[in-house]
Formats: sequence, C-alpha cells, structure tokens
Amino acid sequence: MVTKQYTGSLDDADLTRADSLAREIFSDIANKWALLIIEALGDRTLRFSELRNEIEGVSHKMLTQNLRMLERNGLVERCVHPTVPPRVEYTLTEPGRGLLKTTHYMCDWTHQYLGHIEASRRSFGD
Amino acid sequence: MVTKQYTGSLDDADLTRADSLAREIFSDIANKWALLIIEALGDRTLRFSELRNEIEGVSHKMLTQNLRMLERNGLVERCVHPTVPPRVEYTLTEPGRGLLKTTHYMCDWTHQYLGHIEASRRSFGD
DNA sequence: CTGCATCCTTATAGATACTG
DNA sequence: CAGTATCTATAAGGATGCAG
Repeated sequence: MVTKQYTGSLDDADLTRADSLAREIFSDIANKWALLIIEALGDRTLRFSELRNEIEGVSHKMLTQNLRMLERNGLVERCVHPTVPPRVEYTLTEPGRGLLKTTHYMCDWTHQYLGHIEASRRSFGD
Repeated sequence: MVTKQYTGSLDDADLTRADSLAREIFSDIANKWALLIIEALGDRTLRFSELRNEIEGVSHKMLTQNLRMLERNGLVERCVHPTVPPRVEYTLTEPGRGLLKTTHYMCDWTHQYLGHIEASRRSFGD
C-alpha cells in the first residue's frame, strides 16, 4: 500500500520492504516527464529524437535520464540499431502499456476541468 | 493536448495558451505528493495532522505547499473551524474526486507489477 | 494545531562540450 | 544520432522558530 491505511502508532521501521519499494516505484512514475514519455509513446515505437520532438519542452538530459529510469523498471524497451549514425528506438513493454490507461485519463481530466481550474485560480487570487 | 499530436515543424510560439495551461496543470498533478494527498483523502475529510500521519514521509512544508496548490486549482476544499486550537479540514472537490480513479489505478498497477519491476531492476544491474 | 518565514543543504535541470 | 560528463544556476526540501 502506497499510503498508510491504518491509524496506529507505527513508525518508519514498520514499513515493510515491499511497501517502501512500492512507494519508490510510485514516486518514479508519479512524475511529469515519466508520464509524458509514456503518453507520447503509446502503442508506437519512437526514436530518441522523435520523442524529443513529441514532448514539448523536454531537454536532452531529462529525456535520457527518464528513459533510463523507465528502462530500469522494465516499462520501456530500448532497441539499438548498430548503424551509422545510430538509431535507438523505444517501445512500451506490457507493464508500461498498463499505465496508458492512467495517462490517457489524466490528459482527459486535464482538458475536462481546464475551465474549472482557471476559474478557481482567479478566485484564489491570481 | 498535453503532448504534441502533430509532427509538423511548429515551434514553442505555436503552443496555444490553453495548451500551455494544460501542461501546467498536468505538471501540478503529475507529482508524487499531490497524487498521494488525493489518494489519502479519497472520499474522506481529514485534518492537516491526520493527512500528515496518513502520508508516510511527507514533511510539514511539503504538505502545506501541495495542499495550497491543490486548493488554488480547486481540487481540494479547505475548511477552517475557528476554535482554539484551530482545526482545519480538507476534502476533495468534485474535480479532485475525478482523479481518484487515476490514483487508485496507479496504486493497483504498482502492486500488480512489483515483482516484474524488481526482476527488471536486477537484470538491469542493480 | 496550523501556517508562514527563515536558513541551509541537497537535488534538479539547463547549457555545453566531447565520444562512438 | 544518441549518450555521457562536467559545470553552473536555480529550485526543492528539511529543520527550526514564531505567530494566530
């Protein structure tokens, strides 16, 4: 469980290894660039440079860094074609595709409530 | 649209205001603490201190900061009881509850693939 | 109890340059 | 083209103290 579901007086030491791992993974994917990469990939196979063009505002460094993280966690498969110049293609794995449902939903949600949020910000004092 | 869905040679200046707002909102919610707060609140009403206990590892500062952000965006309602000591309760608004589907799914996903991910990390060289 | 402000440490992210 | 490394600027985050 990613959040505590009990209200006892347990402290950090009582988190099981699985729980802290779950939290670590949750933190990895609950991240702007990771989710945008997953959403951009979808069911397609894209090259590094194509991903960079798809994702507005991502830097070379952030893209590399997050792709390595997603690869490490087995959400993205990296395929290197030994050509000159090199061609590196990225594809979501089955676990990675499992997150598409979430990213699509989050994108839909964002557009659905764009007006609500803009109004709320104004009344909040922006 | 949070990611570009076209492949033309358009540059930053072509992003519409709505698109950059959408990206800003997406970045606000595609964030570890924001999603954990939403998941922790669920359909309940919780006090500041209760939230702090529910969310393992969150600091006073991060919780305050993210609650203000969620409030500003209209995802969380803040109710102050004028008692001594003060009692401040937080509840998800309707747009906020709209994200519960996502957070629940992400939590489920995390547990579903915990084994996959652990194995992947080992074979990656951890 | 909650919130804000402060200081201070660490982490993050951009820019740049260099390699295969 | 893709990746790594280095440097630097800025932001994030923890700890603390004080105020309502």
